[in-house]
Amino acid sequence: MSHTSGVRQAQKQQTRQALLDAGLRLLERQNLSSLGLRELTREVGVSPAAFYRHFPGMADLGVALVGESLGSLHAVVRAVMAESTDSEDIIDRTVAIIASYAVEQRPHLRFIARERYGGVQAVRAAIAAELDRFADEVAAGLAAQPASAGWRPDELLVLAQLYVDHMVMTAAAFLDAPADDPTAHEAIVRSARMRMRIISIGRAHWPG
Amino acid sequence: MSHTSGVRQAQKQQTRQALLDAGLRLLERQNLSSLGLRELTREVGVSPAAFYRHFPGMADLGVALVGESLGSLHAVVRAVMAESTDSEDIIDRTVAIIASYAVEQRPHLRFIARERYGGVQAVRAAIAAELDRFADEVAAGLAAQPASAGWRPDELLVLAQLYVDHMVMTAAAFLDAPADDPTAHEAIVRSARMRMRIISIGRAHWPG
DNA sequence: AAAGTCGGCGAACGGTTGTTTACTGAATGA
DNA sequence: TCATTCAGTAAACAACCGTTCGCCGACTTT
Repeated sequence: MSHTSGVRQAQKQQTRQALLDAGLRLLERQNLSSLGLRELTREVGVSPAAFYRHFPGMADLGVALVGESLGSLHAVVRAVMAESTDSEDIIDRTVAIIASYAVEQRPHLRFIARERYGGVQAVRAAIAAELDRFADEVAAGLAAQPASAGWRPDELLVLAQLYVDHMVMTAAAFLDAPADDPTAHEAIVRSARMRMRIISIGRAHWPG
Repeated sequence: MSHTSGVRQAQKQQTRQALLDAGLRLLERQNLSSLGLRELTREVGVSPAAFYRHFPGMADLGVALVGESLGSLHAVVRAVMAESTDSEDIIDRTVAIIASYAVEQRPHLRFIARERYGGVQAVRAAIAAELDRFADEVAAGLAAQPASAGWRPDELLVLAQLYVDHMVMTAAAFLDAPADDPTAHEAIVRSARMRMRIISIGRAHWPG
């Protein structure tokens, strides 16, 4: 039986994390497919060969970054969906969360936006799978609301996907704006709220 | 005074186009920032140095591809907006056009999706500018409709951006699906129509 | 204390990259 | 017809790439 947290494991985990951190830093300005292995190890301060002790290849580093970026969001999504007050409130809260995420986790979100349709198949697949899980969770949350009476499950899923896509789009909009421009920031918040409201109204009056 | 269409010019234009075509072909499987200059000229069958007779650098090739991909769409958008029959009809027609574009212009759309948040600043800016123009055109079209009575211009623009973003998302969904799978194709068409309908209903009942 | 594990290193490998240079030869304009 | 323009070429440049190899030395197990 092996210890899972010896000095050995901890040190290995540490340089693995250093590789991920440095990767995220470098990926703010370039694509995963153009990120060089030597470039990355140089940034961390280890030899090129050391990389292979942690990842078989760059694509795997990318997949690990997807998990790091999106994994922690599932709990947040579920929490927001659970506290179902009126829809106006839920819109404000959702937009606020996306906004704060776009500020605090900027590099992570940038990475996701950039690689969602990027050149690395495995990473694209990982992101798509993660977003599908989000859609499922949102659909489950919607199903629990009274407003969903009369909706078929597949219709609810389409609506959930619409919400998820809209969240991603909003996050991407924050990334386009300069990080320290409160005016642009506020403008995005306002238009995001209006868009969500339009969708909510459409939902309430469905099917016309 | 120089002729604009001598044999000279025509031949130059021809290899320029060959570079663009080969670029688009290679970019189906990779990012612009990882596309090598030599790789490209090898594909075309010219010497590496020849590239510089047509483009200062790869970024400029990318910007030219943006124009080629999105330029021809403006006329289409305007045409659809102009023939404003009932909204159900306009939804069907819009989705159909996106679907046909996704089939016929697959590489172009893939390029746009991939580079919209890609690693090359100039290309990102070119795509953003083009999409903003689309939003302006859609907003102008919406303003001409009776249903837009009582909408402020900035509200109309938000709505137009929502439509444009939705078109882009739908196009991207087609790219995710295999090119020759009619079932998946039809599923995307159906959900795209439903999403557009939700937005239209929300618009009709705005502001609640 | 001895034996084993294993993360990190330095060196070397063949191959590719972007860019510049001086050039050739066909289309061009006087 | 003759001089000029200029798209495309071949060659050379230094720099960089991903990957493999054997080795070392600190941690871990026995």
